[in-house]
Amino acid sequence: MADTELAPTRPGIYSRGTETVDAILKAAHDVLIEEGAEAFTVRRIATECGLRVGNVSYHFPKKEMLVQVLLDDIMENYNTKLDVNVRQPDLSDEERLRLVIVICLDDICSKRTTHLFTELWALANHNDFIAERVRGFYAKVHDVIGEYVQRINPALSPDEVHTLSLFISASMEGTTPFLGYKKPWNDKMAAITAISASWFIDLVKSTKPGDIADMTRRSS
Amino acid sequence: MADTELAPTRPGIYSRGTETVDAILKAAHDVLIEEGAEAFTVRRIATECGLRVGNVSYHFPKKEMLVQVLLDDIMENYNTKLDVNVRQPDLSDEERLRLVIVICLDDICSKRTTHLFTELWALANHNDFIAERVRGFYAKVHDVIGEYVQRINPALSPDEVHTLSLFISASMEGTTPFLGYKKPWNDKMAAITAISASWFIDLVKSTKPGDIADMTRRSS
DNA sequence: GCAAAAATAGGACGATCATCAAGATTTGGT
DNA sequence: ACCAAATCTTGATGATCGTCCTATTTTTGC
Repeated sequence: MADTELAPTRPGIYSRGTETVDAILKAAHDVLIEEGAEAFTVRRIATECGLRVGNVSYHFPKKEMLVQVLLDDIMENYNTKLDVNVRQPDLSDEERLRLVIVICLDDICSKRTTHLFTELWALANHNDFIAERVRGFYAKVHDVIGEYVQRINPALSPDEVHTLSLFISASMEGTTPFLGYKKPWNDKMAAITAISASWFIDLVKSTKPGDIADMTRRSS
Repeated sequence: MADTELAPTRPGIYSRGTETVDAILKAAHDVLIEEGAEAFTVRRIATECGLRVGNVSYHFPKKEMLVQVLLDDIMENYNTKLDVNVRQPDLSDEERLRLVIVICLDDICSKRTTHLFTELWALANHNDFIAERVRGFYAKVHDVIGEYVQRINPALSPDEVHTLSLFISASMEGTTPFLGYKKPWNDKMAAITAISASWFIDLVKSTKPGDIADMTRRSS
């Protein structure tokens, strides 16, 4: 198991308890997205789900526990959603990569993702637990993208596949603060999505083994 | 003047006062970057610059004033740095665009920028003043990029130039949470920078008028 | 049904927050 | 040198934070 360091376990033994824990987690999730990390207090969360402060403190004796359980919940949710949406049959590898790109950019436009990930990126600066979970999530995203990159262009080395996946993923995530939910250039997201789907696939197809190393060497 | 809404003025009349205000702003800047928005308290800032809480409160009666003056300071600083670095003589438009890309990605790797902008993106979710200043800053970045895009490919319409600039800028900013200062894939920044400089310029040169509209129409 | 365990209510704790008020000190113009 | 204004110290304000403690109520195992 290797749970030596981090093993936030979900409290709640009786059914009433687990229901309450669910309510607390949902409330915490909503407060974080609707009002931001600043408003993310035990009291605000308790109010949000109609509980008393002491009761929330009973289920999560330390606030950090709540943060960790919540984050695990959220990340697991994103991972399964990604899996479910991508594993469509009857699609070519190219169509699958296009689908991943469209799904990611579409998701970025949701209020949930726009707010959540900007908060997480900031929190990750000074919270190792959050940093590690965010890293793990994106590692999985890169793997999913990399799987199709490799199939579309089998000549590429694993390292080249990873670099390309990283580049595509970072480029997409970068739209969050500009073209995300209610962001200044949100109206341009359709065009950016179309460009991304088309150009990233072109990039994957046209990159030849050694290209990245050549470019890196030349520009250093 | 139309200063009805936002006109944060820098306090401090006597030279001693201005020095103190400078010290407060520097301390506030450092606290935000080194310890994040969570630690951004008047008390912490006062300690950082060896002042008493009441004195900081004297110069900035409301914390929001401090935030606004600080942010204006920071954004002005970034804008002038961008101008100074880009306005190099004896360079072709293509070399200038390459320079902007390299400068931006290099800057993203600094602790200051990596931490600062992730914090600002999060704060912008629920603080209109910050959201507006961040928007204004990136609008300027897009203009700088757009100027060279237009010159490299004069056939493109202003809207196409803007979309391309937005795409390039967003792609670069997206590297912040992944390849920025002490981020998980920071060691890949050299390769990503090389890819970006080369690929974005290729895109600008190869895009034909109508291409973006065609792709957008086809994918809707 | 009954005892034990779990869940909840309600209040209190000390710590820290932004802000303020009043007095002491320093500064700049004259 | 003097005075008013600017600056700084000091202490206190009420609000809010996370956490804890003790009853009280609800649920579960038997």
